[in-house]
Amino acid sequence: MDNEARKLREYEQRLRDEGVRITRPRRAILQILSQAADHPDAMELFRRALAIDPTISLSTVYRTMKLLEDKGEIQRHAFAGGPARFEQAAGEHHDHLIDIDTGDVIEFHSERIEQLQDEIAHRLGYDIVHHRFELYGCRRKRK
Amino acid sequence: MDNEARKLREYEQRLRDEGVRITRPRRAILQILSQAADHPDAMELFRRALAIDPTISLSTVYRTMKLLEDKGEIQRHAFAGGPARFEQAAGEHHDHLIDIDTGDVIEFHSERIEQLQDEIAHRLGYDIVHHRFELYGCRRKRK
DNA sequence: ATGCAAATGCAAATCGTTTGCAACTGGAAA
DNA sequence: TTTCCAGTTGCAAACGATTTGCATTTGCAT
Repeated sequence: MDNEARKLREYEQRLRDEGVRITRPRRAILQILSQAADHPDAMELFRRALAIDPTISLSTVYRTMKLLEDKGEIQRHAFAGGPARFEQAAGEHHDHLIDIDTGDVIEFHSERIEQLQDEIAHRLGYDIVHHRFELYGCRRKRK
Repeated sequence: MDNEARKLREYEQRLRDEGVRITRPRRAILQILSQAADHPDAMELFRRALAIDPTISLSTVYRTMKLLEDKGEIQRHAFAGGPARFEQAAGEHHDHLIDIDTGDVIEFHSERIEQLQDEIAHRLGYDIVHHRFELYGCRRKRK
């Protein structure tokens, strides 16, 4: 089964429906996103995109990521001390654990934490618009 | 009681003990920090410092904040979409709620959340080095 | 007082990201 | 299927936050 090709077609369809033009560079980026399992930054996306469309420019990568973010197709994360990194928006909410040594990102979700957030915000008299919850750590050494 | 003057003297003493030279610009910045109740960024610190020492430069502000961070006297926070903001390290650990409309920072602490973090990291096989937990919201409108 | 490593101000460099602009291109309409 | 033009592109220059090189001062131990 070609899951990635399906994803790509769905991306294009949803965007077309919103009146977004599917251009050559955009198709290249959508293709990359539909096969990405990690959290690449703009430069990495640019590198991967060059392999598909050698005429693409870094500014177009940035412009396209902005567009996709606005359309809700991707999420942008600004982890500590590095460039923004992106991931497909599909899937339910999760937070991130960043491996300090490798830069790897592990996703996790805790309903308890979500509840606590709401509780805290409510107690302080605020409505949460969004939050950032990131753990930075290293793989526990076996003892 | 002159709490701020005392804080200033303590800052200087601790730094001297670590072999740090107390220069004019550094004294100005320490003075500002000891009276700051908010979370100013470098430019704001620079502005306030100019009032005390009109010859101070922005690079010295940055260099001093780096120094103070290394010495554990202050903490640096990179809230979403803005310059780094600083606060005195004194006091126990807390997280932040950022008022989206005003930029105000409210501090809070939840032992439950700290526990949950450790639990999650442990389950994923990681040791937490540090974390970032920020709520972004706006004041709840009275209904 | 003296000496010198450490700290400073300035300007230029850096990094990630955005923008102005002239040239190009989807894709709707004819 | 060709025409058309607003939307999109690549490029280079601009950007904001922060860092750095360097020649000049300045703490502060002697």
